[in-house]
Amino acid sequence: MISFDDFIPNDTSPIYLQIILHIKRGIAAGNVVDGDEVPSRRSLSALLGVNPNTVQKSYHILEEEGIIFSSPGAKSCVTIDQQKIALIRAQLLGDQAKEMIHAMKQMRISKEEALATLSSLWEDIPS
Amino acid sequence: MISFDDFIPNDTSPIYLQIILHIKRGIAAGNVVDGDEVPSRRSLSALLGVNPNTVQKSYHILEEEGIIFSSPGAKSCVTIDQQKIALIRAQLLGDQAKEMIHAMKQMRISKEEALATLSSLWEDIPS
Amino acid sequence: MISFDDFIPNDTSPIYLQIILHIKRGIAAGNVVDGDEVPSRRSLSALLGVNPNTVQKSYHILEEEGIIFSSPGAKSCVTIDQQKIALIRAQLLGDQAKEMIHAMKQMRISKEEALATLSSLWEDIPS
Amino acid sequence: MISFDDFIPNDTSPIYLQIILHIKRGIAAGNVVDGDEVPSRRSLSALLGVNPNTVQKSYHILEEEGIIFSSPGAKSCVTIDQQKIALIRAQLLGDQAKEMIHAMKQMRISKEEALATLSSLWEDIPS
DNA sequence: GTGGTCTAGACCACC
DNA sequence: GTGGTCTAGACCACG
Repeated sequence: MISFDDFIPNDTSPIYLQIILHIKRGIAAGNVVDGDEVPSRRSLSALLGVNPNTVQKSYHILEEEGIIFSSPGAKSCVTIDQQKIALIRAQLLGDQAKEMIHAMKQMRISKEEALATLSSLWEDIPS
Repeated sequence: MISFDDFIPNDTSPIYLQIILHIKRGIAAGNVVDGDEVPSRRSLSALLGVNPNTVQKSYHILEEEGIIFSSPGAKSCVTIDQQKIALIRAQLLGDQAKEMIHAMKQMRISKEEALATLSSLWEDIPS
Repeated sequence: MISFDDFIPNDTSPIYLQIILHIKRGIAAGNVVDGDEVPSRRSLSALLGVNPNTVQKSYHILEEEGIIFSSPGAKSCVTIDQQKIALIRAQLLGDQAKEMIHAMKQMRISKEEALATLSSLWEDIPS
Repeated sequence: MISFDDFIPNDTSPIYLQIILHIKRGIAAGNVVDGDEVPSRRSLSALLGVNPNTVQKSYHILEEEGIIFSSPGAKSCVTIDQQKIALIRAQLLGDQAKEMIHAMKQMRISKEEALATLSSLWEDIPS
C-alpha cells in the first residue's frame, strides 16, 4: 500500500496533480506491485484533509493513463508491470534532474556547487 | 536588461509565479544590477505570448517585495543591493535542492544515483 | 435576502462600486439583519448581467470592511449590528446630501429651488 | 471665464468626465456667455494637476457635443445660446435630483428627513 | 451548487 | 510609448 505520510502539499500546483505525482513516485519507488490496492477515496481524502472529489479526480486521471483500475463496489488497485514501473521511474527522475539543472544554469550556479549543495542537504530532508 | 530567451513555461504552475521566479533567478545569476530596467508589461507579455495583466501581476508582487520599482508613465527598474542578491540566491538554491532531494527520497533513489544522473545530464541542458 | 430589483447601473462609476453601494443602502434601509444571506456570486452576476468576478470583487471588499462573511463552499452572509447600520446610514446620507449641495452650488441653484425640485420630483421616482 | 477653483476631483469617475461635468455646471450657472473663452489646455492641466491629454480629451468631447468650438491657433470658445443653457441646466438639475431621490428611497429615507438633511448641511458646503 | 484564483482584453491617466 | 484598473471567462477546491 502506498504511504502518504510524507505527502507535503504546496499551494502553487493543483492538489489533484500533486496527488497523482505522489502516487507515481510511490510506484517508481517500488512500493507497490501489480494488483496492490490504493487507498479508498474516502480514507485518503480524510488523511490528506482534502475533498473526496479532489481525490476522485486524481484517481480518474490515473485510470485514464492505465495506471490504476477501478470496478464498482470493489477496491481500486494498481495495474502495472515492471516495465511500466521502470519507464515511470526514468521519466520522473529525468524530469526532476532536468528541472534542477535548468534552474541552476539560470542562476549561473556551477555543476560543482549544485552537487555540493545537494550532497550537504541530503541528510537534512526526512525520508 | 534581463533576458527571457531561456524562459520555458510549464503549465503546472501559474505563469505569474514562473515570471517572478525567472526574474529572481536572473538576479541571483548577477545578470541584473541596481537601477536596471525591466521589460515593459506590454513588451514582455508580447514576448511570452501572455496577457499584459499577467505580467502586471508579477511586477506588482515584485514591487511589494521591494525588488522592483514602478511609477506611472515611466519605465520600471530593479532596486536591489548585493546583500539582497545573496539572500535571494541562497533561498532559491536551497529550495530547489530540497525539492529535488524530497522527490528522490519519495522515489527511493539513492544519493549516488541522484548525483550521477544530474552529472550525466548536466551538459545536455542548454544554458 | 437583499433585493436587486431596483438596481440601476450607470456607466460613469465602476460596477463593483455600484454593487457595494447598493448593498450598503439596503443595509441602511434595514432590509438586512445580521446573519442574512447575500446572493451567490453566480446568481447575482446572472441577474445583473455582469461577470461573476465583478461581484466577487465587491464581496471581497465588503468582507474586508467586516460587513459580510464568506467561506469556501458555503453561502456568504451579512455580519452586522445595529450600531454599524446606523453608522453606514449616517455616512451614506451625509455623503449624498453633500454631493447634491456641491452640484447645486456649482450651478448657482438656490437652496429653495433645489428643495422645491426634489420635492416635486419625489413621487415620480419609483421605490 | 469658467472658474475651476471649486473643482474637487473624486477617484471613482474618470477625470475627463469630471472636467466635462464641471464645465457644463459652470455653463448652467450662467458663468459664461456665448463666445466666452475656455482655459487653454496647458493652463487648465497645470491648474488641475492633470495631464494635458486628459484636458484635451474633455474638450474634444465637448466639441463633438457642440458646446465649445476650437480653431487651430486660436483660443477655444464656448458656442452656446440661452436656450441651450436652459436645457443643460434643467438636465443636470433633474438628473442630480433624481439620483438623490433614488438613493434616499433605496435607504428608505423619508422625504422629510432628506429635505431636512439637505437644509441643515446647506451652509456647511463652500460655494 | 458554493467561494476563490488565474488569465485575458480593453480602457484610463501619464511621460 | 509607460504603468494601473475594470470587466470578462475558465478553472480549481469545497459542501
